[in-house]
Amino acid sequence: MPRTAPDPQPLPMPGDEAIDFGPLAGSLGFLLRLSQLQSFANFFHEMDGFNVRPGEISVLMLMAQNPGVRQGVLARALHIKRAHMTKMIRAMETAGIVTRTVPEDDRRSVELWLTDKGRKRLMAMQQPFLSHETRNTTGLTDAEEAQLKALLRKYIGLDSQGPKES
Amino acid sequence: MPRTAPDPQPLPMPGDEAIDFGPLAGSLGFLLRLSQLQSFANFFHEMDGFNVRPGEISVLMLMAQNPGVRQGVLARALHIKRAHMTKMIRAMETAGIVTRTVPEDDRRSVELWLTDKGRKRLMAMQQPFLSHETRNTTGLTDAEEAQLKALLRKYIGLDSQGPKES
DNA sequence: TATTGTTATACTCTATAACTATA
DNA sequence: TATAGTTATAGAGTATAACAATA
Repeated sequence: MPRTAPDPQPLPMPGDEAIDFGPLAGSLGFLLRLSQLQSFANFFHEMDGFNVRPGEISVLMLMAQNPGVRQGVLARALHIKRAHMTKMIRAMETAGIVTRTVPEDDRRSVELWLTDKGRKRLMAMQQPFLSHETRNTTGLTDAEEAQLKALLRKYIGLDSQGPKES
Repeated sequence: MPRTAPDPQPLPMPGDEAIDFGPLAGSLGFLLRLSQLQSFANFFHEMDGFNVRPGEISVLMLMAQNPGVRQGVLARALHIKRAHMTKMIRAMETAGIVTRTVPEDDRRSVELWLTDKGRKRLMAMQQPFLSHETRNTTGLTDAEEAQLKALLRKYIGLDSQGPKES
């Protein structure tokens, strides 16, 4: 059976029984965990039919943005273990959406390139992916969502990517 | 070997090679994923020696806050599958930190209660857990962290717990 | 019929170590 | 010696379905 996407899941409990989260509601880790579950549920709902997982689309996007990126650099950037990255890339190679080359200056490493097929697949997915990202399935306003992203970027030290107003 | 906690991992890449995250840096799902990894790394660093996982401490805290909570309610609140919750609770029962009772009004269900041992374990863990949550290992100010939590609570619809100013 | 908890199975992701080939 | 990628293995976490007891 081809993976049925779960319903968008409003996440507030069914009328059943209430529960008191207590100090847990103030735990950043707990909030991040539930938020990621919410976000992934939205992802699978929006990307249903593409048979894609969050990990794959992030790899595709980084390969598109950084042609010839080395496999280990990609793994570190996404916090995917090298052993796992090997399997992911191998599967993509088999699927014909990525090619691997060995550079002259360091013949231990592997450079990754999207094929035309890979680029097409990414182009087809990126639109619903980005729309899923911006469409407010929850109660956040656009400003709140932007602020949330900015805070998360700062939390993980990713502000070097942020827009600058020099 | 007793599980060595990883170093706090500053998360900004080692001086190695830079990578352009492109539109991925604007993806809420991606930011949430990296943020959770960061948060969990902090968790394991801070809780090293307690041999506790994020899932267990959240279960302990909710059982303490909601004595006699039914197992299924707990599972739904934490988005843990019932099958998985069964295994977790069984392990805790074996460890002597939780007892299970069958209520009269619905003999299908199971009510959960922390034992004294469970309460002690939670008390011992809660202090470093909450300090890990508030200690700013990253660049967020206290105000920013509070705002981040508020936005996440709104994102997942958990504001019913929030303070109200009637 | 539906629900609660249980059991069993499988799959994904992760963690670790050992191995090679290069450096 | 150290590093990049690979291979193999084991373990968590998760998803699913089938089942018994109860509603």
